[in-house]
Amino acid sequence: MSKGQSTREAIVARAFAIATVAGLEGLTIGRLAEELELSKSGVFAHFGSKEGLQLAVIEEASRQFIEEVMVPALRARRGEPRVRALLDRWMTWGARPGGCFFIPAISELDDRPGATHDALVRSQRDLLDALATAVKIAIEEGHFRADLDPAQFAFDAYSIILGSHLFQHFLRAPDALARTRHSFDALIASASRPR
Amino acid sequence: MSKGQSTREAIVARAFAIATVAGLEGLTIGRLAEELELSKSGVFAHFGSKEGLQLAVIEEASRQFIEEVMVPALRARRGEPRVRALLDRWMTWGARPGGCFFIPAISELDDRPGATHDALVRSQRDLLDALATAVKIAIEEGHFRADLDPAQFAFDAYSIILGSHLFQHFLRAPDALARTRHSFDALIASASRPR
DNA sequence: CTCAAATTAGCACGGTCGTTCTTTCGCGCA
DNA sequence: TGCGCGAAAGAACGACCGTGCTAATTTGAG
Repeated sequence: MSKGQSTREAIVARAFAIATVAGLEGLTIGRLAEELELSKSGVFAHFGSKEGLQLAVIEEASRQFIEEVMVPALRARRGEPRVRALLDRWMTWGARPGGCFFIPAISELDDRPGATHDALVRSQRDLLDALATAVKIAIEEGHFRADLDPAQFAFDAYSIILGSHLFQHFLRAPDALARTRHSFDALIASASRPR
Repeated sequence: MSKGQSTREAIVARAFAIATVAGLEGLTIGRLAEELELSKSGVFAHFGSKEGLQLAVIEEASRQFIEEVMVPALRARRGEPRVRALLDRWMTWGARPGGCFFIPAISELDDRPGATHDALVRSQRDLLDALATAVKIAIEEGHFRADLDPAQFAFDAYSIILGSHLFQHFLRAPDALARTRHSFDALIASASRPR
């Protein structure tokens, strides 16, 4: 790997760490350069623009999310166990220090169109689709009710994750994770075939 | 009312409108002055600091929320109807153009301590308490299960609101409101006494 | 070892931010 | 009518932002 590639990776890694706690707007090139002991222009040259940097960070975040949440979940058995693994890993992801990278980023870019916004939307749509697919498989396997709407399930699960993030990081509620688990259990129970 | 009071009110009203679409950080004194055709220092003098302005905006947002959501809901009959009215009005509040003021503000200030953060936390705790109280009344009235946890209900309801906001404003999903209503109905159904 | 190419530093620019200080304005009261 | 005082304007500040441009340095291939 060339020198440029390796420093670029170091920059992106640090940028992701900063953006996780300070948001995408709080991530500035000057601060990034200072923490890495590089010059501003040295950092800047790797991305060509602030937007380029942001896109690289989003890409990195998606990569890490797939690695830490999606891939392990796919190793679980098809059907309900995989859905449960997905929700579990997702919850763990959001419980890391600084919380979930995506949730504050989404709020920041809510109504600001652009490539950054689009990249973020795409990543979250993909996530929702993956979840809905896992639910669909659980229906096929007979674990979940046949009349269950996978998209509605994904909406509900995402909502709970958002609530979990709010209670943990904003309200600092000590029972946040317990409430999250409770809601997930209720969601899966209501989706399961009546016995 | 003195001249200073009335212009201050005008400033706060405009500031709230800006912050609703641009966030608390996107609300700058310069922009505010320009839109109101005032000088920066003229605006500034009313609040003494940026933080003072932000606090005034949060106060205004809380005032409007109480007026448009809480007060009307309190006019509904005690018990389940009041809970339902609260959720309904809350959903409507978030469906206004620009969406809910609080949700992006919360993300911005997630991990940035200060008076602004505290004021926002207080407002949302109050909201959750009010909702939990309404649920408790519904239990007393016999509408909801006796073993229902009001705080858990509040957590779930807030989660759905967050999901609703995400689907509406970020993903621009046309079925966002329908999904929200569906989730609210399911939540109330699961809270209701089995017949 | 050489030399071109890739990479990083240094510096400056225009712009916006929050904030301070001084000056001017205009309304209500004497 | 004139005065006093709150309200607003105006100019300036230091800091930081993203972004060009050029020069120095480092890297890796021949």
